[in-house]
Amino acid sequence: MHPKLEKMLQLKFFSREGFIRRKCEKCGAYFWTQDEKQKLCGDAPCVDYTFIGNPVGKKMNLHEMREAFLSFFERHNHTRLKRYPVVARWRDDIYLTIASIADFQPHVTSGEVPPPANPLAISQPSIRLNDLEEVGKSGRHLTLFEMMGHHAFNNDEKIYWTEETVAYCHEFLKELGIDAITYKEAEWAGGGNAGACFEVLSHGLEVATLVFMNLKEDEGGEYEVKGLRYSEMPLKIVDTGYGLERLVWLVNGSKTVYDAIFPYAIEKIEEGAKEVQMEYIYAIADHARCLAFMLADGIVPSNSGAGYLARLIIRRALRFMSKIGYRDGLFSIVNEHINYLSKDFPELKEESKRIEEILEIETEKFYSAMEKGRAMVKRYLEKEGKISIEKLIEFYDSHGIHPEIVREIAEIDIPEDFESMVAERHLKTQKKEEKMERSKEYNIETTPLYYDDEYAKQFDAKVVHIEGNVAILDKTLFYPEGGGQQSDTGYLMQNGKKVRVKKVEKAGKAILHFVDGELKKGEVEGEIDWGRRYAMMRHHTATHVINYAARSVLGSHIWQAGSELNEEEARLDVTHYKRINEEAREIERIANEVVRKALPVEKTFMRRDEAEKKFGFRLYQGGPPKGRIIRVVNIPGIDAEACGGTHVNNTAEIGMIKIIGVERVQDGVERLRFCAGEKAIEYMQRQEKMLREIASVLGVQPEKAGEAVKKVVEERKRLLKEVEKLQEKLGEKAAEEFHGIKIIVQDDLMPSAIRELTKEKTVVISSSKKGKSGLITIACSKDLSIDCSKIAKEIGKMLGGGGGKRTIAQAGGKVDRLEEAKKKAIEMVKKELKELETD
RNA sequence: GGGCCGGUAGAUCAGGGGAAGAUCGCUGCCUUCGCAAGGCAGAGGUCGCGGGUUCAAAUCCCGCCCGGUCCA
Repeated sequence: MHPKLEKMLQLKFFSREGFIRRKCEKCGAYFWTQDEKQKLCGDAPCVDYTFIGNPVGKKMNLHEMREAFLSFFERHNHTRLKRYPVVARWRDDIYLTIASIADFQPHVTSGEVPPPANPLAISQPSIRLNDLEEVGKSGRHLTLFEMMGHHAFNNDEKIYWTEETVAYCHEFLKELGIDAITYKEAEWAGGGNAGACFEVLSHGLEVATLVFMNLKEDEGGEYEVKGLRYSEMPLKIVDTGYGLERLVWLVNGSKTVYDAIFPYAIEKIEEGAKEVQMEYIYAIADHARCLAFMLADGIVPSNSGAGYLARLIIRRALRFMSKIGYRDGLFSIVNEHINYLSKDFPELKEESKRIEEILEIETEKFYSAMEKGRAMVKRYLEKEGKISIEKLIEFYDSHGIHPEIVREIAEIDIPEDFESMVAERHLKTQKKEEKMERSKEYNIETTPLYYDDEYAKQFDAKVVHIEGNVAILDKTLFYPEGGGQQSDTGYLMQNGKKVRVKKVEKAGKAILHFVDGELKKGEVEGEIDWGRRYAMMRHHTATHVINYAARSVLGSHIWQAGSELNEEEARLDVTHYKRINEEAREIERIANEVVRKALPVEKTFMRRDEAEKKFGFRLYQGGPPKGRIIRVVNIPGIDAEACGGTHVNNTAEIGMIKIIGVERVQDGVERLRFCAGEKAIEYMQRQEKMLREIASVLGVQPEKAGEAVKKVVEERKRLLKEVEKLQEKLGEKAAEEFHGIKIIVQDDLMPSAIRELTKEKTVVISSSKKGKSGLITIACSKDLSIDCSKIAKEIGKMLGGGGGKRTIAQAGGKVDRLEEAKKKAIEMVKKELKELETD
């Protein structure tokens, strides 16, 4: 450890309280203890748990412990904060909230944005899937745990630092009656920050980590922590994490953490299980609790993205459930958690109906995948006889068939390092990429004018930089591509010369105009294509309205998963767990209601924390923007989003919204395509025209078109059958008796007719022309020992090529010798038949 | 966001350049007092869509669409 960091940990508090500093005889770590006889650091693996069977301190459950923590810090001037969602909507680097400090990264910890309160205390449900395989097995790993933290952000104002932090911690633990507390010195790093820390241990269990975060990542920094370089930052952050479940475990002294925190769920699973295997029961109980939060916070299971993590947990739980033969559905267990936790997290209960539906759908998907998988393995086994390791990996990787499922069917050995073998398969393919074009950085700042007045069409500016066909101005009205909105087009005028602007892009703080023609540095006038811009403004505001409408029809789990809009149409991808069909009409109806209400569209620049306070994380539909100040587009009472796009001033300007299609982008993500205003009218007119054209071809009223098409298709089918039958009859008539065998020479026979005709003692020769190429088919019934393929090959030489099977063969090629070839084929057939007879 | 696998009858799938198949289900008949089962007969397919290669493509190549799955 860097000496400066180490020095930070030598506290007056320790000398005052009679602690002594020791070096662990096993691992060499320094630690502080009040026990003169203590020789080991008190952490695993140096010492064992000593509290199992010997509970420490006051017995409490989850609720009591959480309350004890939060009220203790409230008493000590901290503000109590509500939990944040387990889906980290405000971050683009992680899907899930992994710690209490994650709530305040990156903008609070960087100093850009003030914390919501200072100091503060929170109990943050956090999800970590790193040690997924250990859950249930180890007795201590959980997918979801609550990290209780008291945080202080010392900037200009000093709140508190090392001394107070440890004193608070010690006093709190003492109040719980927890003894034998050891403070182990260590380093901590994560999320671009680092610092020194204490691991707080009692009876072999780490119950908290007290981090003093005063470093930020910096390539040239003087500190090195866990392989990366850091330098000091002005902000000093107290980042503490107390494991709620760990503390409850410690004061209960049960065999595992699971027994301490959700005995009700374990009991329920045990009751419903055919075979009691605690490892699986624990894992199911854990996964179910994790799912309650994930699904309540709006994760929609999917085959990619954050949703995959939910599916992963669901499928593990289902697999374990079938292992122990649990008779009820997964929701029965999730619901136990919801009921137990709703006292502290009432929001879980509000979502329980949807959670149940999602789990039902996911369960069905899982079982159908399993059934398909089993059948596939069985078929493969029957054919190949054995299953190689590669095949085992392929089964899992491509079809989701877990090796344990394969083992139910075939005798196989599952290699120890199966998971890493799967990972390796992915590594091989990943190496190819890594060719990213880096856009050029310019040291120029263009002032955007398009936010000042979104209705401005013309402007004066100066060209400050020219590079090939790219012009950079000092200011511009041209909106650069971004936020799913395409760039403006238009003209730049200089000295009476008009130059077309084809595309506009942002590069750092500069805005690049891609032009057709030459410009010089200096004064320039600009004009944007207003029709295009206005259509996009309507489409952009319509996108927000559609988002609201979808949310009100489908539920609060609806989040934007992407959007794109241009002059002609817009599309919005939203998270939803099943296909959108009929609901699209209702979404369209509600969206148009918002249009008709003629609501104002407010666009304001706000401080990030204030915007979050006012509108919540719903703001971040298109992902979190960067910076301290964000632009909020708010349609009061409808929808508020952080958005940099151009919008109309009133929803009435949208005119109307027409949904023109619903597609599935991936599992769990639905795409709504729509257009607005003039474009919607144009769309409907095109549709109408198409329908009229169809109707006129059919010779019916447009209302009857559907019915008429149905009739036509059915009629076509019937006629085709009729032709086939007629061809058979025709063939029979054209048959020529030759030595007791029927020879049928008839052109343009359908393959099915040929088949019908060659039932017994028959040879069929049929030619057909298709453009420049022709084809002769020679077929005979099975009871003749003619070799049609030989004949086809022979006459094929005249045409182009030929071949086939003994009873059916074809030869084809140029049309001009078709007739000649046909005659030859007939001759050859007759010759063969003669030979047959003489044999 | 990336990799892998797939799309053939109502369902599950085989075939993998030269007549579109199996099993289950469906319809009718036989057998039965009736049902189940069995026997016989039959209906059901733009082989996902669009290009290309070829004398010939469900099959080979390319693009798209749809689905599954694993990983970040």
